[in-house]
Amino acid sequence: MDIASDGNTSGRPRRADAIFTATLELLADKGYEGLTMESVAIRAGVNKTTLYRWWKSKDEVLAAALTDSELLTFAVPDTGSLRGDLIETSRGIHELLTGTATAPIAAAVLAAAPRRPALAAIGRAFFADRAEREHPIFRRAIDRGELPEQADPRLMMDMLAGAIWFRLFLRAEPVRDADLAAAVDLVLGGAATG
Amino acid sequence: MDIASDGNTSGRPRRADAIFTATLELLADKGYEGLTMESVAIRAGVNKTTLYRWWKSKDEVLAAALTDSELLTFAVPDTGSLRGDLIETSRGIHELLTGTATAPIAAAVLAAAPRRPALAAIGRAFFADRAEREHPIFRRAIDRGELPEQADPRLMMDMLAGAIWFRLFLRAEPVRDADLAAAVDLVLGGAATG
Amino acid sequence: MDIASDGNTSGRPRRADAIFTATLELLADKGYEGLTMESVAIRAGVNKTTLYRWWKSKDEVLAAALTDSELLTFAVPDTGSLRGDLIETSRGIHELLTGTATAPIAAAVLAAAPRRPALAAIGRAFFADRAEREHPIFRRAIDRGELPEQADPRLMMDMLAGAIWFRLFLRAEPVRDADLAAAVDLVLGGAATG
Amino acid sequence: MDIASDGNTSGRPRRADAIFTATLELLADKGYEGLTMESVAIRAGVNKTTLYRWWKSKDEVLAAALTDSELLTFAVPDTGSLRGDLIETSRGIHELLTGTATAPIAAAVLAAAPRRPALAAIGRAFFADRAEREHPIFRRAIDRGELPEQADPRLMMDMLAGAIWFRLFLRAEPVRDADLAAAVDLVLGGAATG
DNA sequence: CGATAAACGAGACGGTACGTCGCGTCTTGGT
DNA sequence: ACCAAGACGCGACGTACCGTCTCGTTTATCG
Repeated sequence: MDIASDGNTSGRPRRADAIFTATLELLADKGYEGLTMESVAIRAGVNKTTLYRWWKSKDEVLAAALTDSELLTFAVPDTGSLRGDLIETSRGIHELLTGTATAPIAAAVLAAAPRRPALAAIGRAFFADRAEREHPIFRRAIDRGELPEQADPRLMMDMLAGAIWFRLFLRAEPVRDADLAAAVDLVLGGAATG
Repeated sequence: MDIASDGNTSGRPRRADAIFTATLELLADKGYEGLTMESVAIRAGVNKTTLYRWWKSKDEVLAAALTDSELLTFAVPDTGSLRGDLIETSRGIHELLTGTATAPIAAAVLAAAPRRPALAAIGRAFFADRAEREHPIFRRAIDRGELPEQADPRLMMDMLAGAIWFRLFLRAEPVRDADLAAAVDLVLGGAATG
Repeated sequence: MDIASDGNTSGRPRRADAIFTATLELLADKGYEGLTMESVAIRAGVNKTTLYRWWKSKDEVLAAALTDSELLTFAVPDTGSLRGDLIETSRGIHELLTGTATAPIAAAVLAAAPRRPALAAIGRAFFADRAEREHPIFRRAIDRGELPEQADPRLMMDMLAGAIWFRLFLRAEPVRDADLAAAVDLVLGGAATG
Repeated sequence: MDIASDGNTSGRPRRADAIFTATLELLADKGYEGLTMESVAIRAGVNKTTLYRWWKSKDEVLAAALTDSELLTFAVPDTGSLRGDLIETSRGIHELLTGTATAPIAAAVLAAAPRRPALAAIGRAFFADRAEREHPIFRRAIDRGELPEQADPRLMMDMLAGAIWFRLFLRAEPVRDADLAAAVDLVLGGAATG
């Protein structure tokens, strides 16, 4: 006498959880290419047809799985100084890009870039959300007088995140805490003399 | 045992040019996914076997095609000031990421990140080469007193390139000249007050 | 317990007519293979479940639709001579096998042969009924002295119907009135000399 | 130094025999509907792709299998009399339609009628070939004076074959030797009195 | 100038996954 | 009592590329 016995009141397949779990596990195990509708269906104990009934493509399944998961959550630091907050935030980004659970996801989403709308949208949504939540960091910094009113937090974050990604994935070099600090210092103090 | 016996002096298939052209055209037309060994073979008027005889995977074909091509060349500016040089360089990067001919390549290479060694290597080589060639920009800046001796050019470039990529592909927003200038100014002057 | 309370007095679904109409239309349009439970349900504005509640298979639906329809009715001729009656009857069979409305039905039913009991039963019933109704033709012929008492009407009809079917469907040749007459003459007069 | 080592000189797949065997066995076992490309491929130890490489549809596979096989061969009798030859021929037809090996084939081919060109063509070819080979029966009968010159052997055979088919598949009744003889007698002597 | 050996064209093949279709079953709620 | 809605498992469809294989044919230098 409950609302539904189908589990399907909410516009998701009955076994959505199994599907999402299977999806993320396979992504972690086999990478984006090894993530096939076929294998997701098998691992989730669900018929392929069911996947296609709900999502058009593997990207959409993956996007749904990510949206549903907690993997892309993060904490917004408050260390008392802008520099500390930015280093902490950079560390979080670094963790996201390298942690065993999240690295394959990040790689897939970042690689999704222009040809895979569903996944790219996930990336955009994630970063838009981040920006929103990171706002207090900059608000506080301005209040403290560490940043001028007209500072551009988004550009600062783009640079930090972009630099970390660049170093990790394009240069294929490790990124250490000192590197994060150097990056933050560059963003804050600039490279130019004087 | 000198020049070889086959006319194939340089360790490349006879119709290498046709293959490389086909590869790059298909990449431009259909994107990385639409670039298949099958289609390259057909378009190049070559048998699939020939492709596999020379390269292990589509990535290797693509890597060879890129290495062979002029598409990834770029000019190193000398405008008289570090700021001008960096803006000009950023503009070059932006062009590379958005130009009709190069955007699909860039997207493919950048997406190649961790799971596609052959392509990622192309990316690394390209950026290592860039760094090498961009060195004079920073040398001159130090000579002019615009940069301190201990400045970290690589980090500066990582930030600029990373920020542009981030804005274009993750935020899916256009990048204008003013944005490039703002980025350069941030790298040079820093965000912090005073 | 007289008329019932549901309008469903006769053991047929409420929208039986719509179902039967849809069934026969689809059969005519798409042929037997194109006739699917799915499409019948949609066209009849009925849920698939309803179909399965009443019939086990598409054959049974089709059988019911045919039984319900007037398509398989026919007139028994009385031309005054056995030859005339048989020619007329053959013409009716020919019409049944080739008419736009009936040909697909006939093809389906005739093809149903051994593996599709429900449909084959329709065929059997139809021909048993025919035999019954055609009886007077032969009765009259015997009375007129055109046929001996011990003639085998069923064999005669099997031959005529079989020959028409054979010519139409196996030889894929048209059957003209002259052919029908020739067939009747052969059945009546035999091929042998003298 | 032979012509080909591929076995594929003759425009047939390497494992054609296995495929044909599998096809006919499955047809016999499961009937026409149970005969799937998938199952043929598995039973023949061949990939589905290979089937589709050579034939467009299951009908074409089946047609090829039948053409290749000996199942549809038959003997032309010569008993010394037309009646004897026709009875013998009818017996052959009956055997074809009821024998364990051939009945499913016959059912499939006969049911193929209008919607399945490939199979229907097999039927037509078979009967055209039959007609050709049965010709001597009638030639001899004319020579013996049993048949007039202008007799229509094809119509006679259509009637005999059609009647047998009709009785077996539409009336679902057995056909005995006496029935065959009666049919032949009807064709030869006619039903009419005098 | 002809032998030789690498490179190549042709194309069949087994294989994995794709995305789709229709089947027949089931549950729930509404009338 | 019926049935509309619709999720689901299932089996098969026909297709696209993959990467491998065998075989006969260039081709172009080297002896």
